[in-house]
Amino acid sequence: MILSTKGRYGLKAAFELSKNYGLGPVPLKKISEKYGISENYLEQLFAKLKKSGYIDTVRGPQGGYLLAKSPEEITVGMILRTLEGEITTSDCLGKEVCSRESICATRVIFEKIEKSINDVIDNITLADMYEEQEKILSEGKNEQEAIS
Amino acid sequence: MILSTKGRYGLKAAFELSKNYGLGPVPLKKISEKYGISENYLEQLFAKLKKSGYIDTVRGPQGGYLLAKSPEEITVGMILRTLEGEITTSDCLGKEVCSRESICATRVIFEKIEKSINDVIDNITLADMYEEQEKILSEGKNEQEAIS
DNA sequence: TATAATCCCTACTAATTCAGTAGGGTATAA
DNA sequence: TTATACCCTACTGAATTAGTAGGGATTATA
Repeated sequence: MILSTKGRYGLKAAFELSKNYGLGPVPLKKISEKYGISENYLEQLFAKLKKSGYIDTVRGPQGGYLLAKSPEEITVGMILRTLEGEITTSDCLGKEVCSRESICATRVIFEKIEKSINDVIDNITLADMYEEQEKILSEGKNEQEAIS
Repeated sequence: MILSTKGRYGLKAAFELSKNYGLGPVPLKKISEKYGISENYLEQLFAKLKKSGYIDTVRGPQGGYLLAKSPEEITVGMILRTLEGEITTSDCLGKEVCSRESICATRVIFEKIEKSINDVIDNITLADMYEEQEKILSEGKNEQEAIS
């Protein structure tokens, strides 16, 4: 498992906000109940997303969380990096001692893995996810919700 | 950091064996000294690789570890999966409660990430790494080892 | 203006994983 | 016979994970 619940829950929750984009704030309680995620835990994740400038908050009754930018401007990568930290496979270039000749070939592998992940997460926005979902839902209808 | 030292050390070490393929066993001590990795720790990693059938051992003096298959037959994915476990981003399909409609879009993302990683690691063999390294080395020579 | 809904913030915690260490045992080449 | 090497199990300090606990501040609305 290369993603912890931080990234997994956080992305789900951010997507939930994007579905409500332009319609006012969504209270945490609603999201945490919908997914069965600890409200307090999710709160900590949202605090990070707020600090990074991806979401805003409204306090008081009728308050909640909302996206600070449009879904087109927020990528999956932004969310995941905020919550999971930089996606790296190795600290080869840093502290690890590098007996040059033989490390290089493995470093190339690690870089390829990193690049392939980043290519995915940096090129999908929350808006893309919404579109994807619309597609899934319409397909699902045609199949009469065949999947449990 | 999505790979622990298990996968990182293990791949380096396996590559070391592949460089010696056909030339007899390599003692652990040599590898652990070369990379500054704990000999005993590396031993535990090699035990797993042996169990999975990727390496063989020869006991006694002049003994050591050697690849059980040719470098062409061993992929980076085989090594990493043995040491790190299956590369997954989510247990969506398993225990996690799935409030259908909205999880699906995030699941698609997770599947894309997984696929992109697997595409990389399943399509690079130890032999490919060797080739890569030859290329790096010859380039390095042309640049008079410009990189420290 | 009282109240309830909501976000805000810090501290604590049980369980697990990480990255080893320790220290014996067994096989075998020389 | 002895030194070299693999074999195996158990232990451990530190970090991370996935929360829990609980009080505080803001504000819509009745």
